Amino acid sequence: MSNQTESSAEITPAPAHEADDEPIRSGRDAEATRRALVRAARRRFATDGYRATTVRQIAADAGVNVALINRYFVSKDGLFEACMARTSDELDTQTEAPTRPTDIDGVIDRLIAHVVNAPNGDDPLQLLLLLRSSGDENADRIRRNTLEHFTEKLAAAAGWNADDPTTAPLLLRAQLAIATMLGVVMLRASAGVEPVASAGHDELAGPLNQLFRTLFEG
Amino acid sequence: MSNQTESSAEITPAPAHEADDEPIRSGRDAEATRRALVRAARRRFATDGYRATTVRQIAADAGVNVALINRYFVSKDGLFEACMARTSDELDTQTEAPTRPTDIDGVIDRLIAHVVNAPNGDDPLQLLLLLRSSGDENADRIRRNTLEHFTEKLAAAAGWNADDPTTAPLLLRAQLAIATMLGVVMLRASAGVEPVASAGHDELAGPLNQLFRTLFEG
DNA sequence: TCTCTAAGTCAGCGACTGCTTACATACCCG
DNA sequence: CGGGTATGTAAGCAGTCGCTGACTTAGAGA
Repeated sequence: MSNQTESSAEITPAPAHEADDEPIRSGRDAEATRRALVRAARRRFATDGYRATTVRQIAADAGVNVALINRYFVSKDGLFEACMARTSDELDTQTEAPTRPTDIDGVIDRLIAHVVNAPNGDDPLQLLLLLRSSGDENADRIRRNTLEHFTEKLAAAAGWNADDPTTAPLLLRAQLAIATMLGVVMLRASAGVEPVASAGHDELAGPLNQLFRTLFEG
Repeated sequence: MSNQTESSAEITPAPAHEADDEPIRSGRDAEATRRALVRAARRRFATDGYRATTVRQIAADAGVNVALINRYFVSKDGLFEACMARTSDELDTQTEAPTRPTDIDGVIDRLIAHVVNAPNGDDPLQLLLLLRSSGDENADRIRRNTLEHFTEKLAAAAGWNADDPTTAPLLLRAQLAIATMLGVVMLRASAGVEPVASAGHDELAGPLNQLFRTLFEG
């Protein structure tokens, strides 16, 4: 690799211009443009990281002029913040409160599904956005809040109660589960380490189930 | 954050010019200079990532002229590769073969120690170097090899045998343990998420021990 | 049809990037 | 002491970065 002339696609081969559900971008629609930018940015930021992603790449992926990033999101940081906020929202709605107060089984199943294949159409790589930092204070705050909120939801499903100090250890255990989840996604996607990289749902579900169950019930 | 004028210290406040064991850099010592550069670079790369780290930062941290990076390591990529190789070596010697073929207890203890406080003087953050990519093919190969070698060592301690296919699942389980380890370090150091961020050895050792034991013996 | 505004385009600035080149200095050996 | 080489320094080049301001164009309301 000579100089910093890597141009594009450090790890991933470029998202092929977005083949999502968005109906052909025709004409002038500010809201659609914003959405296209966020979608392209999330992918890039999650896979390549903040600094390695250039606004020109994002704009190209979204099929949009570069200057519009600054028009709609003020700055690259602003766009990153929007991405973080959206990931936060999605994670919140996807992990809606379990039907029963302590329905750890269903939650564990959903966790595993998240690692192997995200419930929405998108890949688990999006989760890695939670580990990326832009150095922007506000975005970092959103990220931390998201992770802590996720922790509490998970812990609650396992019986954690904010008013009952004896259940406090469940918080830490929930975070260990999250750490495992994120670690596995990292090893699979980012590092491509075998054999976990090419392991399917069936191979992963067993050990992960056992692991999570021990964490919450053992 | 205006423009890209962040100069230095995105996440970390700068390593304060290295207060390590290295005896005062006096005069001209190529080997010492090389070591100083690698030490400073490892810290930066591990905490801030490859792209966010500039060669000028590294040189300043090491108290050395920027041009020497190119003299001794050819390029920024070359320096990164040297960092990766050194991390690979350290991890290899630190996790030397257990006394007995299947001495999983001792290995688990060492894993936990790695997460909370690395055995050598350096912080666990160094582990994150294993998750960083520069886009350089060679460095990525070293990284993948290191992780897979680490996997096999860990699995071997749990009874894995390359010649016995029935022990193959232990490889995957060892990698789940590694994923957990890396994930916890991420959450603690990089994201600073509570409560795991400020949890001490005693609070973490229990659940982690239980988790690893389940993974290998359950 | 005309007009006004929102949406999108374009060229380029200043800052910073990794790296090179030409030069200065300290150390070793005869 | 005097060269010769290894080590370190200073200045700057070419390229990329995020971002800006002036511009054009599409589309809805009168």
